[in-house]
Amino acid sequence: MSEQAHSDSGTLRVPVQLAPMQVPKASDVLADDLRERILRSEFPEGTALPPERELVTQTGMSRTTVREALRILEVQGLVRIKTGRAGGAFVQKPGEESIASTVSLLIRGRKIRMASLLDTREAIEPACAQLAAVHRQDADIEALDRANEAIAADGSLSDFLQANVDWHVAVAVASHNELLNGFMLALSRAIYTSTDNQGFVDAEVRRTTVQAHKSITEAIKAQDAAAAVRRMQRHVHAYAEAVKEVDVRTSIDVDTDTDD
Amino acid sequence: MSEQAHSDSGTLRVPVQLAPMQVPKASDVLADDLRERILRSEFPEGTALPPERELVTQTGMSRTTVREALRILEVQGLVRIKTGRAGGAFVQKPGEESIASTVSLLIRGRKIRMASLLDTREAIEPACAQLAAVHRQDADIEALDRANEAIAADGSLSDFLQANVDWHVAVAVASHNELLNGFMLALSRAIYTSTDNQGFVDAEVRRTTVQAHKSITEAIKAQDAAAAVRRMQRHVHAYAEAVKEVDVRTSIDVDTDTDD
DNA sequence: CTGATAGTTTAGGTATGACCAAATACCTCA
DNA sequence: TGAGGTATTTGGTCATACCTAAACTATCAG
Repeated sequence: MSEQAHSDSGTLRVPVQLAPMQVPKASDVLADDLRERILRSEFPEGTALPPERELVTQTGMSRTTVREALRILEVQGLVRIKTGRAGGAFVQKPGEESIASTVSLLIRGRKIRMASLLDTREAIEPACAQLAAVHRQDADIEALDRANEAIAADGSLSDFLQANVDWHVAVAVASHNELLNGFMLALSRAIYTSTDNQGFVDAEVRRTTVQAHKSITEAIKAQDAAAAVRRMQRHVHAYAEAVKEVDVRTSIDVDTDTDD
Repeated sequence: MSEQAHSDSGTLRVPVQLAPMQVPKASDVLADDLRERILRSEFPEGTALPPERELVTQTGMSRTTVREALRILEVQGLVRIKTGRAGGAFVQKPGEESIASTVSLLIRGRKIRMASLLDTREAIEPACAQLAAVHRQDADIEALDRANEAIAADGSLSDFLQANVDWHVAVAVASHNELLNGFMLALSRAIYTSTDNQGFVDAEVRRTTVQAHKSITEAIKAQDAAAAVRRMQRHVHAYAEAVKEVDVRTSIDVDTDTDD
């Protein structure tokens, strides 16, 4: 009672205590709702959400708001928006793509060094090889062999690098672990785009790479998990060492230039 | 010449060949441009982009379009938008958060099984421990010790699980590898939210966990990378086995119920 | 009957303009 | 000088109109 206040007009004022509250944005509310429903598989993949104008009448929100909500879901990879008649927002499951692009942003935004990328790959890829040896299907083996042939072919440097990425991604796919798959896709791309400047890929390196890939593929084919892990470890470690070596050489070159 | 057509009015028609061209959306164009500039560090972190109405005059686009572009960047974690005077779109580097949320979407959207999550953790976390042993700072050790104390405290189940997550995340942080850190943050959360239903965490499990964490922390503290890897491998593998065991028990229980 | 062509319809994309709400800056007055 | 009210800036929402893309449809020539 001692805390109660009275107005002059005699109205009884009860001291209401309110926590600071956050008013969510309307578009976020709608986006959250739709996201939740999509993730609950309330709409099967491929079905179209109601058209924007329909959502407007259903929700009582403005078209601007509805559109922002849909844009959010689109960026998050939960819907794909098509224009034109029979267009609309089509539900889709987020794929490895979305992880890969997010990781790319992180790598570029944080200026993550090549050494860290290689560390991460050394951490993840042997595990991919192990799981691949356990879970590999016939189709996976074919993909690996195909990538190996492309690598062995005497193509341009960028052809080689692309085929190299394909093989590594194929290993991740063969693991049949979608998370590792997404991680490796992101990593491979980042390493790929950071590598094409570094000219340490000579004929010798290519020969060694082909050899290593073949022996790892064999282990996966034979479902020899232990060997797959060991060989992959050696392979990616050797690659990392080679890159570091080039870095050192480049630094020295730069220093020499400066001394001139 | 043989392919040229003539109109009756005498106009010369040259058979122009055009490739199918894609007209990008205006909002994407603006978003791409701003994203590129942000990633190039053209705007230092924390600076505000011009206000929406200013961007409208600068770009000649409508405010709707400008806002959609900003919304895209916001979802991608490249800007943080604040309302009110002195508000606006503030440039920020994408953090582990953005990876974690993307991974969460993938996990939920694809209904990835607990077993896969645990596989992935078995792949990544030993590597985190290894790098942590190499790169750990004093502050990291303190964080680990603090998380350990919270785990040892006799709290509720959810307290225990939360402290458990904190410790694992602390290991990832101690690795000072932002990518692994992001991956582990995402994984830990996913495993955490999938675990709180499973009631296999009894006093015995908690005691074992505390013990394992302590010994791993010791190895990291002593910068004994090999021991850190080995112990972490055993720890997460044991945890995975325990979960699988519970799964089997649960299945049997269900079957038994059905037999009733 | 067929096939190209020109409408028609549906859906998203963009442009304006107005007003609301939040957060800060600023100014006034005790 | 400090507390409190006011003004201003900036994002959030709404309403409306019109443009553009894509698919369906009707139509007309051959």
